[in-house]
Amino acid sequence: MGYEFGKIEKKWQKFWKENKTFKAYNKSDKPKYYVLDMFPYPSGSGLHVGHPLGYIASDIYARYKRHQGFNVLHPMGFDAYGLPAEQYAIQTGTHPEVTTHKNIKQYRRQLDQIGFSYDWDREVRTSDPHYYKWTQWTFIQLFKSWYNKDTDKAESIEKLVAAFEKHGNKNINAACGPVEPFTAENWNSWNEKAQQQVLMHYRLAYLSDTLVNWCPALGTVLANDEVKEGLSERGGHPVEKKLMKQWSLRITAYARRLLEGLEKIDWSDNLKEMQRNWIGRSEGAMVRFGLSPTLSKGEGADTLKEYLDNKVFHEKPDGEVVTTPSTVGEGRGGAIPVFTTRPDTLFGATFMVLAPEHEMIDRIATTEQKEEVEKYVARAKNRSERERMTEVKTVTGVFTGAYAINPLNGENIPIWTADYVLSGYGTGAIMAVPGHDSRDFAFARHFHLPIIQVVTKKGEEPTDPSTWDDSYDSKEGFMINSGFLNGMTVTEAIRATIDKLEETGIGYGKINFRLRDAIFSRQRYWGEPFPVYYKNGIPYTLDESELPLKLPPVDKYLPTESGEPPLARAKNWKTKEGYPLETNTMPGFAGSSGYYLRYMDPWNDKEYFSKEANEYWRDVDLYLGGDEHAAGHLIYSRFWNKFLYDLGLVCEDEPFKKLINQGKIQGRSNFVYRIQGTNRFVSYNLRKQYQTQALHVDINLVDNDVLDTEAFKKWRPEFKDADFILEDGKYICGYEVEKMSKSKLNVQNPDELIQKYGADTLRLYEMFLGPLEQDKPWDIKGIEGVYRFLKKFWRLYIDENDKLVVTDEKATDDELKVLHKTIKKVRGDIERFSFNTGVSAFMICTNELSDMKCHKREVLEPLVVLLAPYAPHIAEEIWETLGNKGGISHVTFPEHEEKYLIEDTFAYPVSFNGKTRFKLELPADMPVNEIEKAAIEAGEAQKWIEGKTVRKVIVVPKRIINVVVG
RNA sequence: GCCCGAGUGGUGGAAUUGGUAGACACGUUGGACUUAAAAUCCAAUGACCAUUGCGGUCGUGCGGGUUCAAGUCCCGCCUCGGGUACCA
Repeated sequence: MGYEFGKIEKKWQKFWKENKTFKAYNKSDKPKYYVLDMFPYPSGSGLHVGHPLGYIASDIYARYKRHQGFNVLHPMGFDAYGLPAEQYAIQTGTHPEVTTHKNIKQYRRQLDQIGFSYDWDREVRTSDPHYYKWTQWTFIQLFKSWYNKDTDKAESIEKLVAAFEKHGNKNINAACGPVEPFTAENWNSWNEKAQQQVLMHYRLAYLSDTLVNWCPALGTVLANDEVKEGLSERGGHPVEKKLMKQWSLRITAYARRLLEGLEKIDWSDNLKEMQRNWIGRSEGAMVRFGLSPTLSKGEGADTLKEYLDNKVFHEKPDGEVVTTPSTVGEGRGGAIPVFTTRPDTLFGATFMVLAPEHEMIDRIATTEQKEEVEKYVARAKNRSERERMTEVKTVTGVFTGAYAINPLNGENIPIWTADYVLSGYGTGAIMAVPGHDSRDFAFARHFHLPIIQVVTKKGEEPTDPSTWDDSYDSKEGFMINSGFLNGMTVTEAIRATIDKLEETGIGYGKINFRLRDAIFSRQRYWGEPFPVYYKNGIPYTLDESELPLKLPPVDKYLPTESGEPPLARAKNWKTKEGYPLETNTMPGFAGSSGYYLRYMDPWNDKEYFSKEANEYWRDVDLYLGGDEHAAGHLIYSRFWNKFLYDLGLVCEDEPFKKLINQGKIQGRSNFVYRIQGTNRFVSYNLRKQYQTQALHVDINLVDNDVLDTEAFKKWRPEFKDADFILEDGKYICGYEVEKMSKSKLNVQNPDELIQKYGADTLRLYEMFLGPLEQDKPWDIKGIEGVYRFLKKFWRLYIDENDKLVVTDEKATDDELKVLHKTIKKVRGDIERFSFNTGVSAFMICTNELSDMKCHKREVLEPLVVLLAPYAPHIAEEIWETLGNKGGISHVTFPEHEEKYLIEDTFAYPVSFNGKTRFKLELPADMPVNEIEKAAIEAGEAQKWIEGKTVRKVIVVPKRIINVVVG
């Protein structure tokens, strides 16, 4: 009989379910531990072997923590909203909910057979009204909140209104959009609509005009991904940038806290670095460049003053409101604000560049330049940011005809527009310092604009910029050609310039963030409806008692003919008072931003989660998921959590204490080589002799790169009569490592492997494949090895007649040493998430105990507990066979005892000039000077010392001896 | 382009703090057991040179450097993977 994994695994999965072995209790005397997996999107193709990689690792850890006496919360759920189900609905008319349900069922079945220790009673699904009620609820709270920079937290909008009624916005220091200063009298005199418009600039969830990729032919907005060279990926239709009213979340208000929060969480350095870059803090200055009155004759120039009065930045990050008269810069048209990280180089600013999207371009462009500018803008606008950033080699741009005044030296500098300046960063306008910025340098060279050197390194003479190949590195050095800054260091000059700017009202020091507010509207069907209705065109949120606002049925999942989102097709999509409801839906990250909180108290229909539940579980102790979420989900959830923290709903301001990113499992594709124009296939190593075409072949028809030719013929009708040119009687396939995907026929479904080897083997093998955090190709070849290991492990306990062979005989020191060495190693490996080396430690241990023919309970009983987190089914079965009752899951994890591991000797590798030559066994506690002596006097040493002088002997106790000769 | 990561035998990988490179496993080859197969067990297996034995040289993507000692640290490259804000 032997090891019957099929029977064992079913038996114990049933046992766990019936006994609620993995139930997490919201009240417990045990310490809590929260292990979370990033929940999956249930795709139609089911689970492939890449998905469970992280789940297995976290399951091992969760089980390990249970063995240590923790009350472990280890939940699972589904990120159920997503585009694939919607696409499928568009194509087939099947409601995405139907598809999603079906897929979840499939996922659940597949997850269950791997033996995860989830508490399924806590499952959440983002598309379930019981769940998304709280997503909508959070949105309402965001809508009703603003960010007070003085208290540094979100506060209720009612308090803000009360302040406006008393004092206007004079004393309000908020993270907000562009608002003019106003008084209490102003505020009280405005009607509802005007007041709401002002409030919108303060709300944390707000409506504003946002540029989107609009595809008129598809009637929809596209992701940057879906746009290739200005055309839609699907269908190749033209795509244009269009302003659209969209909901956004004011995540930028939290930029500083999101950045500083990284200091106190245990995430990998690279991931934190990615988030830091994403948030993108930079220190610098906001500088206002006046328009030259004599040289700027754009048609719209006269209307600029009014425009700028509203747009010019009034706030300073440290809270002080700077009232800058918009006449600064002397131009009749006011000024263009520019953010620069290098205000010290202002004297080197020889031109200005505006992003093609910049709102002022068509106003300042002169009549002569207008046509050219418009042409350029039209073209540049429709290129994606990605393209614009990538193609740095081709310099393009157009002169607008207008001039700005360099505020420090009064020089007129030309204003250009070029697509290397992006509208989304800073103010969408830059002062170009070609002497010290390589992109500006390339631009100036190309268009023959002046280049001035304003920084020179210590001890270097300034040189003629016309002789340069690139801009001059100016991170440090001294200022030259810079008026009052001359002779200062870069650091001094930055400070002095900012002081000057603030003194004269030309500008001010500013900390800028690259982070943008999160656009929260999607023109899709399959997402959470916004709890928002419109009255006289003004958005209001529904009363909380009306939640959840359920997703309505529609006749088609497409936008309407007039380009409105699919929800506009819903009948009676209005409130009971008759006001129209919002037709956009929320994006994918809405539901995933707070799901970890709902797991704490998923049955609560009065609250998101109870205070008690939150105070018990607090935060996620270990979070596992892919690093592709580094800049998306992991920022949004941190923001979501901080907001709820400000409201006093959650007690920890960082949600994920420790985070591990598992690598991706790549596919390993196999290829057959068809001789062109025939139905003959030539084996891999002979293919060069023919003109061949490589075709993907289903990896299920291939074993160890050898093709099953008969199965191949039956695979597809077109190959029925295929014939083969073999090598050594076999057809060898080629292979390549690629993404695991259906189209490449390299998807490995775990079901078949579980059928053949069992879940415990699959679990061990996925861990054995390599380090958790690293990407690695899937290769079926090694699975036999771990399967053999489990069978061998089984035989330590049970013989071929299914009889227990474990004895109560006293274990020897050597046997105990093997056990305790393994305990130490396995524990250490789990603690540092090195599961691959953990598996190999079990293999080594099993090999050694087999060689010793050890069948002693004293060794084997602790050993099976040690294995339980990795291979829980076999461990349960053996544990029971050993005579134990009640399951293994909560049995105390063994601890090693140092006394069994002490060695009296150490075999020193002796090297000469760094090359290892022989080994020398010496007492472990031998003093260093004696070791040196022993090494030089050793018989084997003479050969290497002969004719040379021993210059030095380096001894690292219990490591190495190195003799330096020469 | 920018940001992050990775490159070690035929293959997946090990080497935890600068200290014996290749643990463990796959594959391959040879052998034992068997009528045979499966299963199991034993041995060899980085490359090259030498081979009667002792052995020797090279070797962790490439080029430099630091050090008694570098897969590991530093500088400069190359290749591949991920992210780049509406895929999840």
